[in-house]
Amino acid sequence: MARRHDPERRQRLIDAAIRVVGQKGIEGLSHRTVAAEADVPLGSTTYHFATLDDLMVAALRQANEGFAKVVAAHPALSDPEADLPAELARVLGEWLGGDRTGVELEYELYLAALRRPALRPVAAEWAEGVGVLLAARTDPVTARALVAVIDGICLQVLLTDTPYDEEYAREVLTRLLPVPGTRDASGPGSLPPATAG
Amino acid sequence: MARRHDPERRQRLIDAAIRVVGQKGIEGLSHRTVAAEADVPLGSTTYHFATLDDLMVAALRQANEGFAKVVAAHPALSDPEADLPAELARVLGEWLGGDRTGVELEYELYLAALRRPALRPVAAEWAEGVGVLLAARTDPVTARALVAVIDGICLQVLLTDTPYDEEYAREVLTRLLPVPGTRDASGPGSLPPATAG
DNA sequence: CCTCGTTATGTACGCTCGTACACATGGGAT
DNA sequence: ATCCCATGTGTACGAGCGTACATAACGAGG
Repeated sequence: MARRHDPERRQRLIDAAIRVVGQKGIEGLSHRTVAAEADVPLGSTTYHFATLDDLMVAALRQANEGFAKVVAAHPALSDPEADLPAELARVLGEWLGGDRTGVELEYELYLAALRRPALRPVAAEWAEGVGVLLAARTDPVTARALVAVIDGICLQVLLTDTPYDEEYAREVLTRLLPVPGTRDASGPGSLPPATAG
Repeated sequence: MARRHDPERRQRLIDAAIRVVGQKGIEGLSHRTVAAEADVPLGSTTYHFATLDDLMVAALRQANEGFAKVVAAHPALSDPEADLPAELARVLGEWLGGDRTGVELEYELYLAALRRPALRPVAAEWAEGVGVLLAARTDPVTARALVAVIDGICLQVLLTDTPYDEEYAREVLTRLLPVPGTRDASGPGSLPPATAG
């Protein structure tokens, strides 16, 4: 009854969708659950997002900004003087250490692209976005490699209940840098006692 | 009518489940679709696998053997003399280059562990299995890193429609090896022209 | 041969889902 | 002030789902 003329309805639906995925997983995402979460009638969700894919694309696009924000909060990542692997490892630690819901959500939507072609471009945008950011500090090949290993590390943490090990991440990221840039390196020569599974 | 006393029913249901996931994705997996694919009545699937999780665990466990078989087919991976990164890159190429259905299926079930705790241990088994195999050639930390980057590379290929680049994979894997083992290295010093996004 | 428990089968119940569609409403253009 | 259409609302339909359960067939052990 009341809520006629709600100009932010669409945005609130996206927010609701993100909350739903965060709480029930992507399988729990439906027009109805989103409608309930946003406290709007069912018909409203189908009006603003004709198909579920539309809604997921919008949600994934917005969720992607989560990591971007964490990155943006660390200007050191763009500082050519800073220790890139150490900074990246720290950022990952923050991201994985905080409310894990956000990370799971982002990866869940990200991974959903495996079966949903509609999400594929958005997933690519994410990888490319992080890649571009990192390429500014290294080179395209290294950047892609860093993105790959970041994904891999996050998956290991999320999928196998292994706690995140920042020192391990730093070591692995360091190894990926092209050799000329031995950085200020305290010497990657020998392994840290680190944490092996 | 006919098929009373079918001693391999259970196994055929697992096979059918794998085919279903391969064709329709994990969301298409249901007691009914599996029953149809295996050409058995609905009640039969619920008899052998009370819950869908049971069925998925069995399917994931069997699917995991896919990569293991590819690995086993490359004894060079266990040969201390062989060039590990090159061999790994080649194996990945074979795996990703063949019938992609198998890879997608394996990753789909693997990634499903993100939201299904029941699958978590099986996913961990896989990572650990590959890890142990690689640890025999390097060390635990490096092995975990290799698994991470392998996952990351596969995800990049599967999620962003980027073709697999074996040379790139070889380079990245090489960098991950601990420095003392500069291997026979033709010199990781400079980047290949490679493929950058 | 007969009994009995494991295995197999068919059907039904209650639920959620995507989608369609008819109707209400209110703000901006005229 | 009026009209019109983008926006909002409620309800219904058909389909698929997990699950439960009563019943049938079979093979092993008596």
